[in-house]
Amino acid sequence: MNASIAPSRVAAKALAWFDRHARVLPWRDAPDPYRVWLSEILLQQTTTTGAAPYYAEFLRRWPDVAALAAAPMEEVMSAFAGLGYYSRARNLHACAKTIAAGGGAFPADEAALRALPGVGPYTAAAIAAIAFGQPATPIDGNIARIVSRLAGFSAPIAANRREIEAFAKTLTPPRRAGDFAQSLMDIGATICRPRSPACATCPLHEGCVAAASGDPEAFPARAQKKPRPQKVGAAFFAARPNGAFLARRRPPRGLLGATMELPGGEWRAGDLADVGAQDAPFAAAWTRLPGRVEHVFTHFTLRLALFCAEAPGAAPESMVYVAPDEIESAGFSGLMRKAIALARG
DNA sequence: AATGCGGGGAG
DNA sequence: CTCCCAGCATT
Repeated sequence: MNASIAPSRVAAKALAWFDRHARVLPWRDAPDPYRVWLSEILLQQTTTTGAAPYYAEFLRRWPDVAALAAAPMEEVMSAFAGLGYYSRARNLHACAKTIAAGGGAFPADEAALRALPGVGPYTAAAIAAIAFGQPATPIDGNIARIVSRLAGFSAPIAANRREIEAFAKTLTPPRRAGDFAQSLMDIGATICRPRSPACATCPLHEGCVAAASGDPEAFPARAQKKPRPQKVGAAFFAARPNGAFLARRRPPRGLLGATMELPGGEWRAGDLADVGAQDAPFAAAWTRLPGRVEHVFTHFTLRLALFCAEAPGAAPESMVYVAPDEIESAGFSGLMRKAIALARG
């Protein structure tokens, strides 16, 4: 631990800054545990601007945890569609049912929160601190980066998890721990950014090892990146003359779990030119569209060939018809929305 | 400790 | 193009 840093001064400075410069965010209007929990789930690996409209829509449709617990899973998936990391949606619903079954009140204890589906170390600490005023220490990407820079940890964050947590706990004030955590997240988002940090305007500049080094951006080092393989696949757009087309729900786990999709075969390595209609859901006069869909996932890039044909009058087993005005609410992923848009011209 | 898991915005 | 976002679950 670096003795040149005074932990108690960090919290005081950060809170004073927060009182003047806090970001205005929709989930900060009330310390309701349901709202705090909902916002934290939506914000996992998601920007504030990306999560905000989803938060508003969730709150409009399900004002409290009992309402969310009573909703069908399909509606929760629809409300989540487009945001990504869809295991959050299933866990959100499961957690709501757990809370509602237990009387509707969220536990205030960090360990009990941690046991809820979709609630990990960060989210449990965040809810405990923000919603219940406990002196917990949530550590998100922003806070890990700020702590690394304050203490001068140059290794990648993953290599210093223990040290970062220990240091962050020494900074956490006994009161206003929730505001303190949010102050660090705001500072991390607007000042202590991953690239080109604005140290001159940072309230924590004094005593920061990274700022004193002259190259704060080097703290912490980036993790080693991995190559992103290419995969190819086919999607089949079988439409009726009225515009309705066949779709199905993906398995509840794994990639795009429980979202809706156009039928198609397994995605595999290879060339898109070799992708044919052999995976078609039924025999038809399939026409291959000239365009293609490109989509970047975390671990691979997908190129999708699209085939169109006239659909039968009745939907085959395990498929449903989706009307054009139902596309937005049906629960399609971002990838499938792109494919559908291309197929519809 | 490593890996799988979306989508979008910024540089 | 790369990086990274108010991480979690699984192995």
